[in-house]
Amino acid sequence: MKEPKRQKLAAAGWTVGGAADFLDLSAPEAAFVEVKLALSQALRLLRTRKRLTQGELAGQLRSSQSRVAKMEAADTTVSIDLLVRALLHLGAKPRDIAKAIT
Amino acid sequence: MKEPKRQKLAAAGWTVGGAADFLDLSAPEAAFVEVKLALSQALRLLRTRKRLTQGELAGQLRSSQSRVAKMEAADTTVSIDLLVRALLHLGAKPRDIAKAIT
DNA sequence: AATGATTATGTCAGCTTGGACATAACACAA
DNA sequence: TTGTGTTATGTCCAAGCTGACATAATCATT
Repeated sequence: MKEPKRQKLAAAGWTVGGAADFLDLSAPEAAFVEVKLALSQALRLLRTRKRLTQGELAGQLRSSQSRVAKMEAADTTVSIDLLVRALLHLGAKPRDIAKAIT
Repeated sequence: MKEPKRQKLAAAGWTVGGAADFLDLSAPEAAFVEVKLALSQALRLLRTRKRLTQGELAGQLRSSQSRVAKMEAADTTVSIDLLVRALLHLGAKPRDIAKAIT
């Protein structure tokens, strides 16, 4: 977002922009959450396409429903490793992971 | 690899194939190490292109030379999170990460 | 070969993440 | 509304990861 527009909206009492602006992240950190968000969204998409509940997927992953929920919410306690593993277990190929990130 | 060929080579005393064959990994696990290896290689490439030593990079990342060495070796104690963070700190964009994985 | 620079490997205390559980919140049909 | 299925959130502690250090191994230059 261009700065003038941001100031205008900020003046109206809004905090504008993505997670980077709000949490005041450095560029690399912002890119990191961007990647994580992309993967979490890909996971939810793949799961719902297969018409699985979070609980069912958790069973396949030998994990728990609550953790799957956190994966899809890109919770801070969830690593990219876990997201990648989950995607691969759902049949995604490395190429699909790459596609999701792009 | 096709099984006949593998048997032939195995008979000659060789252990043939990638990490998956050797460590007897499931398909998702094999794909996981594949992704990790791709990222570790991308890291070394990016670092050497910038003519940085492992120690210098470690300084920028507030880590240690030994850990950077492990990152580039795709050591089991290194997470994909750490690799991604390192790449992003070196200026890689999410798109570059995707490219490396593909 | 000897020196200096860089990279590799082993270990460990401390921090982070994972699975599990409980429970709340939501969606939607009866 | 009440019930049923699904998803979200908070907490615990065990398992896994991280930075740091020591030291070994490589490599390049002389």
